[in-house]
Amino acid sequence: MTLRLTNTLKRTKEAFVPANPDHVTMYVCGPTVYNFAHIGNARPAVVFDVLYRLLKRRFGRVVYARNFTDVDDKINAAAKETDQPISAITERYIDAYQADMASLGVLTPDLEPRVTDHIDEIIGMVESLIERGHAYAAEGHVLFHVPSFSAYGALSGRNRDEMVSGARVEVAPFKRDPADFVLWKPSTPDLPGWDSPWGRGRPGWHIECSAMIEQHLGNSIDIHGGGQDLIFPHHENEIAQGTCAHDGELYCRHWVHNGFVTVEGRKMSKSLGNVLLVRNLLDEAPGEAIRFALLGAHYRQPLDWSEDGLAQAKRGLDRLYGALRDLGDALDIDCPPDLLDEFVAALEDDLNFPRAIAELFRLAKAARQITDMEDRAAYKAALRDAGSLMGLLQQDPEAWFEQPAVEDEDTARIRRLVEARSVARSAGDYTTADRIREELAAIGVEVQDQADGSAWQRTG
RNA sequence: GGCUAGGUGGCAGAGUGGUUAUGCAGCGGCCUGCAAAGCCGUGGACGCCGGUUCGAUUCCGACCCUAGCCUCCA
Repeated sequence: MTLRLTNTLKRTKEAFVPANPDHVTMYVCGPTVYNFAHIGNARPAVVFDVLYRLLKRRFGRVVYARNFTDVDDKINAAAKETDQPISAITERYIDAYQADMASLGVLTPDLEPRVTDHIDEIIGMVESLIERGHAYAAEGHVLFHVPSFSAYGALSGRNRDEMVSGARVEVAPFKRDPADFVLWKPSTPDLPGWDSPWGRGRPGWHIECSAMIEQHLGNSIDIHGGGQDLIFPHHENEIAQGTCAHDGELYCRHWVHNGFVTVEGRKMSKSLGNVLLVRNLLDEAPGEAIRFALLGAHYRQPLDWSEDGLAQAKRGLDRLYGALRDLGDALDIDCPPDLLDEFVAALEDDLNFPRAIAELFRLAKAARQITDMEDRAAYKAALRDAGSLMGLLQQDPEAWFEQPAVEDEDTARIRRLVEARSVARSAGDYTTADRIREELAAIGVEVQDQADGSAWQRTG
C-alpha cells in the first residue's frame, strides 16, 4: 500500500513520494493571531493532524511546521481597537489557539515558527530575489515581478490575462506589472517595523511562509497544506518566491488543500454573525465530538457545520465508545496488523475519512458480535489503534459517557441515584427503580442496565 | 464575467460502468421486569436532458442549481 494524495498542482491523486523517506517535511499555513480560532480554522489543523499521524506511522522522521502569523494589519487593528500593545494581542491568541487545538486532540507540530522571529531570514530572501532579478524596490516597497517567473499561475490554473482583467483593485502606480505583489512594505512609526535596506518596514504576507520554510525545512519540502482559499494568491506567490530564490529548485512536491466550512449552509462572516469559535463550541460538545464532526466529510469537500451534524458526531462516538466499553474486560494486546488493513487503506487513499470512519464502525460491530476472548482483545486493540491514527477513541469509555454535556450537573448526585436504583431493582422494587430513572432522565441522564450493573450517560 | 470544486435514499456522507457503503432516523424481531444499549432482518438514492455502451448514479456533452476563489480570509 502506498499513501496517495491529491496534488492541487496536478489536479490529480498521486502516490506520495517524499524526497527523503527518512526525513519527510510538511508545512501548513497557520493562523493570523488576531482573534480566537473559529471552526473553519480548526478544519485544516485537524485534517493535517491526521496526515501528520499517518506520515509518522510510515516514515522514519517527519518534521511538521505550522506557523503563526504575528504581523498583520488585522493584528494592528485589534491592538488599536482594544488599546493594547500588539504583542499582548498576539501572545493572547497564540495561547488560545494552542489550547483550543489541544482540546480538539490536535498534536503540537514539531515547529511553530513566528514571523517576528524570522525578520532577518525574510530580508535575506527578499535580497536574494532582488539579486536574481525577480524583485525590485520602489518607494519603500519591494515587489516581486511576476512576469519574471514563467510558471506563475500553474497552481491556481489562471493565466495572467485573466488575473489582470479580473482585478477589481486599483493598481499601485509603482508596480511595473499589475500582478506584481509586495514582499516588503514600509511601516509607519506607530506600527511594528524593522530596519531593512529599503527603510523601516515589515514583510508582506506571502514571503513569511517561504522564508520560514527555507529556514526550518529547506529549499524544497514534501507537503504544503492549507485551506483552499490560500491557493490564490498566497500559495501561488509562495511558489514564485521559493522557486526563484533557489534558482528554479522545486519548492514543494505535494500541495494539499482542505475544503471550506460553511455554517448552516452559509459562509461564516462577521456580518452574518455566524462565526463559530472553537472555544464556544467546546461548551456545547466535547472536543472529540467536534473533531469527529470535522472528520465526517472528505477533507477536500465542503463541510457544512450544523447543530445537527455536531449532535450526530456525538452519537457516532457514543456508538464507538459503547463498543469499547463492552470490550472493557478484554485484555490489552498488540493489534494484529491485518485487522487494520482496511482502515489504513482508507486513510492512505487520499485521506478518505468517511471510509475510515465506516471501517471504525465495522470494527465496532464485529467486536460486539464475537464472544471469543482472544478475538475481543484483538478488536479492542484495533479500535484503539485505528482511533489513535485519527486522534479519536483514546479516552476511558466511562469518562466519555459521563462527561458533562452541560457543566452544572452534579456527578456525585447522579451516582447516588444510579446506585439507589440498582438497589431497588435488585430488590424487585421496579416502581422505585422507574421513578428514579425518570428523575435521572429529567436531569439529562440516561441509564443502561447491563449484566453487571448500570451504566449511564449524559444526553443533555 | 473568469477559475475551481460539488449536486447520492428522511438527514449526514463514501463509492462504483452491471453485485450491501457507513452512521443517524424509520419499520419488524431478539434481548430486557419495562426500557436503553446491543444484535438480527428490512424499506428507501444517485440534479435535468441528450450521447457512448449489451448495460451508466458511475464515461462524454449541454443545461439548471450550490459553494469557494479572482480582494484580507483556513
